[in-house]
Formats: sequence, C-alpha cells, structure tokens
Amino acid sequence: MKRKRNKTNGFEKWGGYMEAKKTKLEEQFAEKAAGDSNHVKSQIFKGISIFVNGYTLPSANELKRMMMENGGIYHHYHRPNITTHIIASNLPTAKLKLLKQFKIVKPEWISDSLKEGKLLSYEGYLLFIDKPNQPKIDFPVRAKNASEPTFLSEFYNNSRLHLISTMATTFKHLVNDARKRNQTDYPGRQRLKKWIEQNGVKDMLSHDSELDSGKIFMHIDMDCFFVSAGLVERPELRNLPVAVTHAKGNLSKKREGVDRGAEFGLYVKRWRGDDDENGEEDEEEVQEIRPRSTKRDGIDETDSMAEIACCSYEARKIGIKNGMLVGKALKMCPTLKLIPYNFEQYKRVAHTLYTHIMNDYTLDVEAVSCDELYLDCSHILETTKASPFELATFLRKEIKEKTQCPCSTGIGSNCLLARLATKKAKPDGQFYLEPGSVMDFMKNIDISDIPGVGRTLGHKLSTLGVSTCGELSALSLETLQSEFGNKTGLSLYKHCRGEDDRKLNYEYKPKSVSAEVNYGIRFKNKEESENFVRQLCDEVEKRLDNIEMNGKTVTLKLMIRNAEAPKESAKFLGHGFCDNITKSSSLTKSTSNSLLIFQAVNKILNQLDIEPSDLRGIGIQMNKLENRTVTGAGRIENFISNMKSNTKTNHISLNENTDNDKIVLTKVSEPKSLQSSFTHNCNKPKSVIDFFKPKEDLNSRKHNIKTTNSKSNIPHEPLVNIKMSQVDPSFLDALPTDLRLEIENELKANENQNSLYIENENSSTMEVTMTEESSKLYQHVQIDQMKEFIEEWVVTENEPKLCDNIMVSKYLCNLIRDTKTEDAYEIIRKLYRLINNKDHLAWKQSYFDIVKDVQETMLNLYDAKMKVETTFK
DNA sequence: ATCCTCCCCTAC
DNA sequence: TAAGGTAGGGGAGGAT
Repeated sequence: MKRKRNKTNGFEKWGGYMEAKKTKLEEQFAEKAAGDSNHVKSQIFKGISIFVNGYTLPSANELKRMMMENGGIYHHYHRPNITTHIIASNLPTAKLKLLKQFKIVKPEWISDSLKEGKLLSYEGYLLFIDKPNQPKIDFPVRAKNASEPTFLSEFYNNSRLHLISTMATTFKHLVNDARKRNQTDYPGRQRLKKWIEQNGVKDMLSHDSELDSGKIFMHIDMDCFFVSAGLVERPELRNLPVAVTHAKGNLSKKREGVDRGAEFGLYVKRWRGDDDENGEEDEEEVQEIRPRSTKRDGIDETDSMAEIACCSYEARKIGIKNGMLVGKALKMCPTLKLIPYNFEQYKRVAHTLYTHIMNDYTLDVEAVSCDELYLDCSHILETTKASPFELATFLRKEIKEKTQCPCSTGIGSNCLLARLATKKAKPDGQFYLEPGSVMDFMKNIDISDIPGVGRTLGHKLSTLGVSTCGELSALSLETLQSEFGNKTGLSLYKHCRGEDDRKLNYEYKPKSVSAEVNYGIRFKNKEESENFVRQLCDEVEKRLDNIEMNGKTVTLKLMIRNAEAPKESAKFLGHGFCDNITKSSSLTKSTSNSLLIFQAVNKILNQLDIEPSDLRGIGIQMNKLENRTVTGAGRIENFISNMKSNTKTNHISLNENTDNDKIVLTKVSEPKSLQSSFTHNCNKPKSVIDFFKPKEDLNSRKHNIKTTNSKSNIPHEPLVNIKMSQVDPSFLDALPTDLRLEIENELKANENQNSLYIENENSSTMEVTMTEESSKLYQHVQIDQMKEFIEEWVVTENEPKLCDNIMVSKYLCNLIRDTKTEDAYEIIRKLYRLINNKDHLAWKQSYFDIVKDVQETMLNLYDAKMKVETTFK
C-alpha cells in the first residue's frame, strides 16, 4: 500500500514537471500566435489541437504554421486528454498499438481543409481505416432481453443512467480518498497569483469586503456535458444543434402488441389522479391540473422512442430538452445532429476535471456528479488574495484548456446561491452573486430552480398560484408546513429567501447500495426470472464488497405491467405503464452474501406470487449498511468463510428437497477440471492469489482471519458447517487465544452434523461451486494487469500450475460473458505467442485447455467460435 | 416521541 | 428498435 502511494506521488511529480514544460511551450506558441495576430487568416481549425508524430508531408513545421494561422493549436507533446488529433503518415506497429485509441489522421486532412477553406471531416483521412488484427466474429443480431445471460453487462455498458450514477459515487469516493492524503502544495494557486500580477484584471469588487463576510462557495458545472465531451472529437459539429442519443434517426418499427395512444393515455390519467371515469369534466379544471406536457406528446406510431440524454445550447434554443424523445425532437428540428454516446470520453473529461481541481487548488470539494461540484473557496482566496471573480475566470480558463469543454460557475455565500448563480451564468459563463443583491435576485427565481422542487412539487405550488420565489415568500411557514410537511415546508421557506445553512459534505458514507433494471425485463417463466434475480444479487454483493460493507435489510422493488396496459410497451423493451411494489425484509445479521440476499428476495417474490411474464422491472436494495469489522461476532464468521474457500470441499451443490422446506447442501466430488483450484496449493509466491491480492488482505491473511472473498456475517445458520476434523491444527494455533477458543467451540458444535445446509423456505435448485465464487476474486482485475500477470507467469515459471491455468481460463470466460470478447481475444493471442517460445509440452496443453473453455463459452453465448491459433510451430 | 415499512419524489 | 440507474430525503400511517 505504502509503496504504491510513493510511486504514485513520484509519478505525479514527474507528471507535474512535464505539465509545466508543456505549458511553457504552449505559452510561447500562444504568444507567438498573438504577436503575429495580423497573420491569422481564418478560424478553420478552431477547437482542433494536433500532435505530429514522425515524418510527415507537409512537414511538422508547416503543419504548425497552418494551425497557427487558422485558429488551431499545435502540441509539441502528445497530451492524451487535450490533443484532439494525432497527425501521422505512417506508424510502426508498436506505436500504433500504444496510440490506437486516439484519432490518428493523415496530414492531408490539414492541407486539404485549408485548400477547401473549411474544416473537412477527419473520418476520410484516418490513417487506419480497417483495423488490423481485429477478430471478425459474427454475433447473431437479435434483440436481447433480460432472459439472456449477457444482458445485464450489456445493459450496464450502454446505460447512461447507470453511468452517471456510478460515476457520481466514484467521484465522491475519489474526494474522500484524496482528502486522506496530506497535500500541502497547490500549484494552481501559484499560477493564479502570477496571472493576477500579470493581467491585473480589474475587478469591480474590492477583495477585503467579501473575505470578511464569511464563507464563499463556488459551484462548477460543465455545460451540456455529454455534448461538450462528445464534440472534443467532433469539432466540426460545434455551434450546431446536437443531441446525444442511442437512436440514429426515426427508424422505429411498429411492433405487435403496442398501442402508444392507449399507453400514453394511462400515464396522463394517472398524473391527473382520475380514479373514477365521470367522462364529464370541467375543461378549465383539467387544463389547470394537467401537466404542462408529457414527454410522450408529439410522438407518432413509428417515431423513435429513444431519449435524448443531452443536447447543445443551439438545440435548446429551438425548444429541444434533455430527456425529450428523439421522434419529437426531430420534428422540432429535422437537422438536429444525433451523436452517439462516448462513455470513455465522459470518464476522461470528468476525471481530468476532478484531479485538476484537487491536485492544483483545493481538497475542499463536494462531488455532486461527474460534471458538477461545489468548492469552499476560503483557503484559495485567502492564500492567493484573488477575488472570487478572478478565481472563477482563471479556473474556468484552465478547465477549458485541460478538458476542451466549457463550464459555468456560480459564486455565492452558500451552496444554494452558488448553484442559482451558475444557472444564471450558463452557458460558458460565471456569475458572482453579491451578498447585498440576494433579495432582488431571489424575487424572480423560478420555483422549479429550487433544489427539491420537481414536477410534482412544482405543480402543487402552481395550483397555489406560486411560480416564483417572490410569490413563494409570501406564504407563511405554517402554511407551507401544513401543505408539504415539516421538513419540506421549512426548506421551501428558507430556500425561497436565499437561505441555506447546509455545510459542504466532504465525507462520503454510503447509506444504501442497490441494483435495479427496468429495461428489457421479459421473462417466459419462473426459472428465467429467478436466474436474473440471482444475477442482480451477485451485482449487489459485488458493490457491497467494493466498499467493504454489509447490509442488514433487503428491499425488493418490482415494476409489474398494469392490467390495463397494452401487452407490449411503446418503447422497445421498455417497462411501459406499470404498478410498483416495494417490500423489505430484515436479516438477522448484516451480510453481502449474494446467496443470502437471494434467499430473502426470493422469499418475498414467492409470497407476492407474480406471473413472471408480467414483470417489467426488478430492483434489489440493501439498507442499514454497516462497516465490516474484524472484531466480536464477525470474526468467527470471517474465519468460517475463510475455511469455506480453503477447504478441499470445492464443489457443493444445493439440492432440491421438495418434501420439507430445507435445502440440503451436500458435498459432491469436484470435477476434474476444477481440481485444486484456489486451495492452499496455490499460495506459493508468483501464484495468482499473491499477485492480485490487495495488500491489506495480505496483512489480514497473515492472521488467518480474512480473505478477499470473506463474508463477514452469516445470518441464522452458518452457510457451511466445518467440522473440527477438517481443520489443520496449525491453523488454529496461529490464532489469538480468544478467537481460537471461540472457533473451537463452534467447530465442536458442528461435529455431529453430517451435512452442510442453509435454511430456505422456498424449494429451488441452486448450484454453488466454490471455484466459481472464488473466480469472482478476479473480476475486478484490469485487463492490462492480467496481461502483465500472464507475461510474468509464462516467462518465469517452468511448468504451469493448474490453479493459474484455471484462473486465466475463468477470467477469459468472464470477459466473454461481459461481451469483452475482443479483450479476451487479445489475451489469448498474447498467451499463444508466449507459449510458442516455451519448450515444455505442459504449456501447450495449458493453452489448449484454456482455449477449450473459451470456445465452450463462446458457443454457449454466441453460437460462434473465436478464431484463434490451434497449432504450435 | 421514535421507529419501521412502503411508498413517492428528486437529482444527476 | 434501445439500453427507463441509483442514492438520498421525506411523508403517511402504523407499531412500539
């Protein structure tokens, strides 16, 4: 752990040095460009920054001149997050591999664009049109729903909501972790100081007065994030109406069982709160209560139902909004440019934003989401003597340079005011809300801009004749509280006056963990639905393990097709018009164990007795989270779980027993192919476990208390009963006395039991293989890490160990299941090359064993084999 | 009073 | 075709 940290710091220092050097060169470049401003001929390359790699024609120098004269930027070094295009005429394969994720374009792109007098699409000038060495696998093209095994990962890979949600938690954790390190050096503050000296930006506000008036908060929000990030690689679309969506146009087909009109009618009816069908309605009354518009308005039978995740300001001017359906948006603006998602780019930009601020300015950051955060500026302003306005200007300038994306910032004396200021500043602007002008400012703020006021609350307020904060402030606290409840009433009362005493929240502590899918849920029978629920439980387990916490209550959330709803939803594989149910169950002990969660969930599911084909959405949530402890009651169960993955009882099956309500776990002999995997046979140096095990776990393993895979708490009955006779005595001797006695007692109590069992009221068949469970250990391993391991493994070992073999095999099969087939392919090729150089036959056998497993998985999932080498030279 | 469960709402 | 997740806050109403 420690070593890793030092390494990181060292790297950051080096990175900082390079960064400084780059900036210096760029400054010179900018100065030169500015000095020669009479030579600037056009802005053709505005937003484009190139890095020239190797020999080109026109030469690097000429390309540099072309860029400078026409609004572009020339980078002397490749800067992965900033350089938009790499220019090259040819590249050695090794270098190509290194750079292949970037846009590599022929130099003619620049010269031709110049000739044409406009920016041409770079796509026609890509250096590699067909990517060499890519496997051509014919995947069956059919719609996937949740009954198919690869659905969940494929869905997560394509869900924008999943992405923004997971990114938000990621950055909250990032801030948390960053604040734990001892950072004293903030180079950005020095840059800001220097910049103020040089530019002497004249501020209308004096510096001292605000510093006296308490805290200053800044709210930073990227402008239409997905669009801006997407346009980094598509600068030719800047200043056009652009929208990010899955759809490519109005290509929707009419499907059987769909009745859009009927379905939309049901939504409107529910929103209006109609219970009875009087038919006779006072038209004015309806007008008043009816929602302003629903997102399904203006959609015809064959219009695309895809959602617009984000649209540019040019599109917003036309009336297009985020969340609008593509069909409707295209009617409003037929020239609307639809661009696909680029998840990797969003992650890159967001990461740059956060690390830039935290490394260079302050750790007093509250992460709101991937593109939005609050800063407490007190320390920055104090040390730099900058005014809030200067800080905002400089910070926005740097963020734009680093990310190529615009952002807006608002500054105020509390979070609410900072946020409202940002709204006013957008797009690409900043606004400092002076303490003196708060009253005036608030009067005209729309109530829907107040945090917490959404569709429902906004509508309710509008029926009270309130639409601005000014109007809202006329209502008494009592009125608001009796109308909306105590807390909501009070916060409305304060917020409409610009008051907000909320502190920035730096310490992130999750209160719940959940996994939910309300798309693609179409099951034929109970087996399919149960199978999917199991996968969701696995997902929840994984997320709990990630944060090293356990949950004590399980909540199941279901969406069920409403009786009146058409058989098929208007949106392809959507949930349609549904009834929602949530039901929770308290466990006796907190856990992260997928099986135990499944037990609880399945019990509820069976009680509810819902026709699987009517399910449209399933969610599993864990509440009452607890940190894992290695003390008290938790220890013994940690130990037992440890035993579980260390005993030779590798393969256990849960057999159905329909006569009584118990599921009996019986030991079955392990299949040959799984022999000895993940047992202590493996724990020699260089073996997989030591290679990947996080350092902290090595520590706890020393005390034989915990493994990476440990489940600290097991409710009711232990999942696996281990008998005294199965335990290695030296194992017990190594333990502290108190723990040893505890465990010995437990083991003795188990001595007269001859089967492994868990309670389960619902009879069902489950297969639990310990190897399978253990292989989850490696799910988090990065592909690059795996490649590194494989290289080391093959090069340094004389003969392959079976456990390593199985691990690699499992890892590859998991990749394939995650639809990362191309990564798996690459790893197999690498493996082939390495093994080709080995003399020992056992290595070749290893290769064939692994390929056999892989092909089996491929056939199961895709009805296709992977094209890999089958003979050695 | 305070807690729990089952919602609903909101935000990104 | 399309990828409608996830976490947190809070209210209503009942149990303790």
